[in-house]
Amino acid sequence: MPADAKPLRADAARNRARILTAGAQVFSERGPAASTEEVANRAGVAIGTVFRHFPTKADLLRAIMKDLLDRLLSDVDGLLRDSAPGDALFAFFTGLVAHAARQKTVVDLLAEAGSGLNVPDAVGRLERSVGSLLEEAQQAGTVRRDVALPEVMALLAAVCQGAVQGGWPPDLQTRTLAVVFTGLTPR
Amino acid sequence: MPADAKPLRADAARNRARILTAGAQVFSERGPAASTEEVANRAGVAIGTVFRHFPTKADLLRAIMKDLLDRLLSDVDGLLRDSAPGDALFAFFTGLVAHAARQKTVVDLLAEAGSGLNVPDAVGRLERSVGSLLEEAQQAGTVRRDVALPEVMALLAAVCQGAVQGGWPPDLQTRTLAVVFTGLTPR
DNA sequence: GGAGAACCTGAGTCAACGCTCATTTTACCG
DNA sequence: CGGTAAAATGAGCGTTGACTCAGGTTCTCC
Repeated sequence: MPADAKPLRADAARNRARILTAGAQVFSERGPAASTEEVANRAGVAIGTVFRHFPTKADLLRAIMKDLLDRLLSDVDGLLRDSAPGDALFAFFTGLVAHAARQKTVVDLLAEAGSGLNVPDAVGRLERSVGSLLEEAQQAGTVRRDVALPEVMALLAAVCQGAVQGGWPPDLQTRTLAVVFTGLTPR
Repeated sequence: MPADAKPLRADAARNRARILTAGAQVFSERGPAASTEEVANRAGVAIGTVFRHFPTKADLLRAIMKDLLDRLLSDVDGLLRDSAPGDALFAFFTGLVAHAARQKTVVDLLAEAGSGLNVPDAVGRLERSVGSLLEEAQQAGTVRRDVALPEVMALLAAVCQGAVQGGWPPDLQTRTLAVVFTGLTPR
């Protein structure tokens, strides 16, 4: 990893940031099919500027998702530090679903294969983090020992997907998660 | 419901059927973004013919989904008749997920809101059918009494979504469903 | 078998979108 | 300041995909 090759000019850095946040908004609302021009408009720059920073629409999406991923991973760290031992996994799960219900981009991240992009090792990094949450929960006796990482990741992705596409209201989110959590808890 | 207004000419009926099955294939493989022209090619007709039968791409998608829905509902009837009492819900659940993993269209049906179409009362009809499965399962003591229809529908949609987007292999499907079923079963 | 309506065909229209590039503007350094 | 390279601009290109329509083909019914 070459530490960010060249320092950007002041205006360039500002515009890059604007494009990134505008893109996060637009793609969250309209899905990944939203046009690059709309991102440019919302960012208050010309289309050419967007393409100068991200030569391809896919590059733009990748960059946005990488930001999102970094934020999620630091959430996991915070949760491991702050939650009651064993509850961190459930807290992360709940938080991610609530977040996804408003930020479609989360779903695209989890569905990487579907979206055709590939954020460098996104699933790998997320998997490792969720893995540590799972392990901690199992050691604390909050989660059954015979469930493994793949199905936890699968459920995470599935429930986020569902929450987004179906526009679940908060109470449906909690009721659905209750079933899943019951399924994960030892009897 | 005006009983199919006018009888189609022989060739028209044949082409309509061809377009419908070709469309089901194409949209299953490539997703709803696949081009209408590809459907026409696979059906062996000209584009104009597709648009004569379905004035809009959305109309075509709706028609395909209605077909699919009808088949699913008759599956439910069969299951209610043939399965061990109380197991029909689980059987339908498992079958639908396996089906979805190969037929993306199932997902679009469940995600109706997301796809922007609306098959006439699709969710309503499916909900009523799954509702009877649920009620039967609860009466048989196979499913907890404090879970309600909305979260069951939500889980159904979510797991199907996940299975499609993530391309879950069969064993991951069963392991994931195991967690969900445990969550639904009384302790 | 023949008239006429229903149907099929496929080149073509139009709009949307990803992306380019010649020109102009702006930040930075001495 | 003035010079220069980095950055921004936005009209425009090429492509793709939904949809149309004038003209040819096929079914149907007497």
